Amino acid sequence: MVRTGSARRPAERSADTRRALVAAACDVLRTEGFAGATARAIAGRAECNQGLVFYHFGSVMNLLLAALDEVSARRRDRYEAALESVETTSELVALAIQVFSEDLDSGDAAVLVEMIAGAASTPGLGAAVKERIAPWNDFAVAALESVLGRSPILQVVDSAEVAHAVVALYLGLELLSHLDGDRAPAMALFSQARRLAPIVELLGGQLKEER
Amino acid sequence: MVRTGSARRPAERSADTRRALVAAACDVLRTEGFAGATARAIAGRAECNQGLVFYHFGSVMNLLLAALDEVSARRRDRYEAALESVETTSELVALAIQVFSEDLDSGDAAVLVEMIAGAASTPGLGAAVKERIAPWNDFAVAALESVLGRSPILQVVDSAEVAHAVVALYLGLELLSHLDGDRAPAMALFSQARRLAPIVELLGGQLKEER
DNA sequence: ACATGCTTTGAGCATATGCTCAACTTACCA
DNA sequence: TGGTAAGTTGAGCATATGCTCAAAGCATGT
Repeated sequence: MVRTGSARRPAERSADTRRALVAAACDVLRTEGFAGATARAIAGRAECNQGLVFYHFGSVMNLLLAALDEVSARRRDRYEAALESVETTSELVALAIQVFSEDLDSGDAAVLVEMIAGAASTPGLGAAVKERIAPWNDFAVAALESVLGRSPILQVVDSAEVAHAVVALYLGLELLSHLDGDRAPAMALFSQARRLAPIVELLGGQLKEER
Repeated sequence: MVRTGSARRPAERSADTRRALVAAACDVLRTEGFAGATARAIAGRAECNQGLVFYHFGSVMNLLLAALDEVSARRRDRYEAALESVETTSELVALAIQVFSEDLDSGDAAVLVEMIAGAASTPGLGAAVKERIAPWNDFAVAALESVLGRSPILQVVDSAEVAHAVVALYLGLELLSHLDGDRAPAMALFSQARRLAPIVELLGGQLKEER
């Protein structure tokens, strides 16, 4: 026999609940924060029993890490798809704005911030979160170097440090937007970044002439 | 009678306990995070009874807000004292580096980050935190405008938005340093900022000539 | 139809937390 | 010296949380 057709097979049910729990974990992390991300709260939002958290993930912490993995994977896909078409600083800024807007809308940035902030209260979680953040930072470095790779601006600043600052700015904007309740300040900043992009390119030429 | 001399009077004992609890709250927020800032944990670090939290502050949340007030006041004092001597962009950058270093060392920045991140899990805490953050942002605006007030760079960017970004960068760096365990990346960024400061001043002139 | 192996359920246990309260200590004053 | 008020203590209550477990539900192979 191949398939019944009407009812879902065990493997599909299992996968569905896992997906629902991970999505609910992201949702609760965004709206209730790390301290509010309990097994019962997550299961309630996924509309399933709280015991399933432990059956499928073993512990609440593992579920939260799975949610972080999901967010990281989604971000990596976005970055990889968009990064190939970037060549100038203006294009890079426009890309960063677009990706960050998507991250804000989807709540992925909030998941990251809450996990980092909450890592302090759970021993061992800090290291786990850290290694899941590393590729993220690597992408920021790659994005910067793909644009600034041959620019004289790299003789003044270090791309790894700038990438670190970009990630920090990203997290800080999310943190503040979470407090303000709306994303207007971040959006206003984006329009400024757009205006500043050609100036940075100009700055590259400026530095070259000075040397 | 004026004073016994050897033993502490009730008012002094009360003030001492309040101070100890507030300091312990900052300490616990920094090392254990918002989720770990419980009445027993804070009282334990202050080496006093947990009931004193509720006798002196009424609730854990009020104690955490008092800790946030303490941190905000300490920051305001640092800023006000240092801001008067600032006139150039380089001096402003040097001042920001100094103040931020102090905030990192004292753990004040961590207190702020944890309170913002934790505000999501407690209804009503968000608004209380927000109004305690506002003066902070105002200071960033004032610092920027005291330097850029007559610079042509303000014709391209808005000082309020730049201040918002500066605060976001500040919070994000603290968040990342909390994860990394050391403050080396932030410090390395500071040296870059120092190198970039004269370039920003140069940029001001550049923009002026272009107009 | 029946047995088998996943998946799901809800009750339940040990522990932790916010907060209360009556009893105790301490400094002050008449 | 005794009384009063402020400050402190530890037990205790109601609730919430992480996690376990025996029982039930369900799709599948024979």
